[in-house]
Order: sequence, then structure tokens, then C-alpha cells
Amino acid sequence: MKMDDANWFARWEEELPSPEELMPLSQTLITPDLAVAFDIGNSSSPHHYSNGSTRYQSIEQLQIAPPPPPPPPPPPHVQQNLNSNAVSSQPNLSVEFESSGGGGGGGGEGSGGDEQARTLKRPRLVWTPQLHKRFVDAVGHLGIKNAVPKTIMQLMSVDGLTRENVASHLQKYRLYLKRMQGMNNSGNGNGNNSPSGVDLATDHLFASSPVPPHFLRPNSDQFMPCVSVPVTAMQHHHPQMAVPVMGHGQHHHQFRHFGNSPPSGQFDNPFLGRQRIGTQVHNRAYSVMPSSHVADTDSPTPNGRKVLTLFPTGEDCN
DNA sequence: CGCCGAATAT
DNA sequence: GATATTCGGC
Repeated sequence: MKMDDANWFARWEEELPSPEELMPLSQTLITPDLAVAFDIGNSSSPHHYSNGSTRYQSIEQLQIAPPPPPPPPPPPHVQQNLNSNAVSSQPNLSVEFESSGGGGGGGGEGSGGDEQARTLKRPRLVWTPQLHKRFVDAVGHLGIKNAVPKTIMQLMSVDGLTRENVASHLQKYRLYLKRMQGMNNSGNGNGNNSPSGVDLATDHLFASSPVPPHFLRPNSDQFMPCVSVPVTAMQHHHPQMAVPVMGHGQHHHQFRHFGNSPPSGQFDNPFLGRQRIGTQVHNRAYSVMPSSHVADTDSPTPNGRKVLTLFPTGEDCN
């Protein structure tokens, strides 16, 4: 009760990715051209983030694949290179972009696209567990009141993340919460009373908590460790299973996590509908990480999409 | 006009 | 299924 501010911040910090993890992630948008050209395997790009600019963070897990690089012949196996890299660290890096087939368009700008990167058509954003966590944290800390795309986006301060990205994700997230709510009530087909705590959302899923100043853009610091939130519990658990629980009025949200040992098991991922974890529980992060991504190797590309993956998978995506 | 959210499209 | 884009209402 009293130990909040100081404490939560501390905890929050703990849970932040270690510098080692962070650094590798600090690449900003990787231009498709670059990606292809460099095979991305070389994360050794010297230029992490532009320090001088006003970019906030560097939690570049955002891996938004850059603008449409229509031109050259995209090697069909681009993704695999990345995998090899996965081992290096745990940064789940994943870039996904559609093959030129659909998007079309082209622009061809250099790699200096700073502003442009944000303006042009970006490839589909892949919500990595880390990214999602940022999202959840942000939402949890904003009141339901403030948890709107723009605000969330700001709180997350992920370079390149757009309001639309967040809005879309938020929509899904809300849906997920709704399902959770429904589950506790009655007719959940699952005999389980979902002790798992989804009870949180009865109506104040998250209630309010003014965004702590520290959260908002560090108007002067481009270096806040990472803007996240103090997730009271779970550190080494599936982040996916975290749900903001709002206890009392203005307190900091505790996150209840379930999935730790799902009694009867089946829980949905934050977004995914119920995912059966009967026999095998996958460590994979929440839904957003379809097996295809986690799979590792060349996964079947559904449509014409190419998926670049760099994730070791699972692990703790703290 | 910008933003939000639900619906709809890809 | 996951994300993006569209569209109506503030």
C-alpha cells in the first residue's frame, strides 16, 4: 500500500529485459531492402537507434518490416537465415512482410527513411510476446478510461508502432477479455470455474490509474530503460497469461497470472480462444505467435507471406 | 478534423 | 487466425 511507487518501479525494472537482450533489439525498422540484402542474420548493424533523435525507446522488438521492397527477386528462403541467429540471444525478433505479390507498390527509398518509414505502407506488424507484454502492461496501467489506442501507443513508446496497430490489437484484446469474463460466469462449457482469476474483469477490468509520470514520454530522456509496467507477479511465466487485475481503486494493478498450473486446464491465450493444453502445454507465447512462427524453420507460408522469424521461441519473454 | 471502436477486408 | 483497413459516430 505504501510501497507502491518505489516498489513497483523496482519490480518493473527487474522484469525488464536485460541490456543484453535489449541491445540486440535495438534496431529500428529494418528496411526490407536491408533485410534481404543483409540477410538480417547480421544483426550486427552498428547503428542501433539514433541516439540523437527524439525517438523514445529502442525496444525495437517492433520489428515492423519496412516498406515494400518490390524490386529484386526475393529469395524464397530468407527466413531461415534468421533462425540461425535465434540462438544468439533471446530477443524475439520477427519480421514479417508480405511478398510483393499482394502489396505492390513500391517505393524504393533509401534506408534513411526515418519519417518515411512511418508513413509508407508497412508490412504487417507481428506482435511478439515482448511487444504484447508492453501492450498489456500499458493497458493495465492506464485506466480503462485511458486505455485507448493513442494513449496506449504513447505509453508503449515503441518506435514505429502506430495507433492503428494498437487499435487493432486492442480490439482483439478486448474481445479476449470479454471471453474471459463470460467464462467465469456460468455457462462456461468448461467445468472449470476458472479459478484462474479471470474474474477480474467484471466490469472494471482495469480501472484507473493515472498514468504515472514516469510512463509518459520521458520528454527528455530517450533512455528510459523501457517503458513497461510493474507487473507484480509472474516473471517467468507465460506473459501471455497475464491479465491486469484491478483491485481497488487507485492502486496499482496486480497482474494475476494463471496458467502457471492450470488445474483443469484449458486456457486461452490472451487473444486466442481457448487453447487446449491438455497433454502438451506449449510454452509458446500467446496466440499471436502461431506455431508457424514459432515453429522455427521454414514454415508454410499461408498466403504469400513471407515470415521472418528469429525467435528461439518460448523462453521467457519477459 | 482526429480519434475511437466495431465491422469488414486481406 | 492475425492484422489491416474501412466506416460511422462522436
